[in-house]
Amino acid sequence: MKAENQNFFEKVYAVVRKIPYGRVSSYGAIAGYLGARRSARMVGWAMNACNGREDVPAHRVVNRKGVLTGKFHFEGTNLMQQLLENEGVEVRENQVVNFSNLFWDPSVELGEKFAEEQ
DNA sequence: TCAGTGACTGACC
DNA sequence: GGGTCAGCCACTG
Repeated sequence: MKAENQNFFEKVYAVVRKIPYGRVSSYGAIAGYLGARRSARMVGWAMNACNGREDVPAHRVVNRKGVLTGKFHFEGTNLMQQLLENEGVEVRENQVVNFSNLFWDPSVELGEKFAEEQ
């Protein structure tokens, strides 16, 4: 019963899936892209719900500072970092190096047209 | 039903 | 310039 009504969650998943290889995004960016900038926590909640889904590259989603705050929620403490490094993303001290350069903004890449909200 | 928590963010002091 | 506080929504106990 908590797998269909995830309107907001599904939107989050859709955006996260669109994150290109070797790129990373932030919770706030996704939330803001969905028209819920203040609901960045919900994005993290969605990530928690999609933790078991390989279709959703949750490891590509980090906080605004580029820190892998959710790495502890992965099976292995280094799994998130391993996945990112596997994609060519350098991670140091649980933080993405060149985060500003690797940052992927959905509102810019996908365009606001995809966001039907407001 | 009510209250607390949570993978965040922005604003204020 | 750095730390602290409040807000937001959804889910669990």
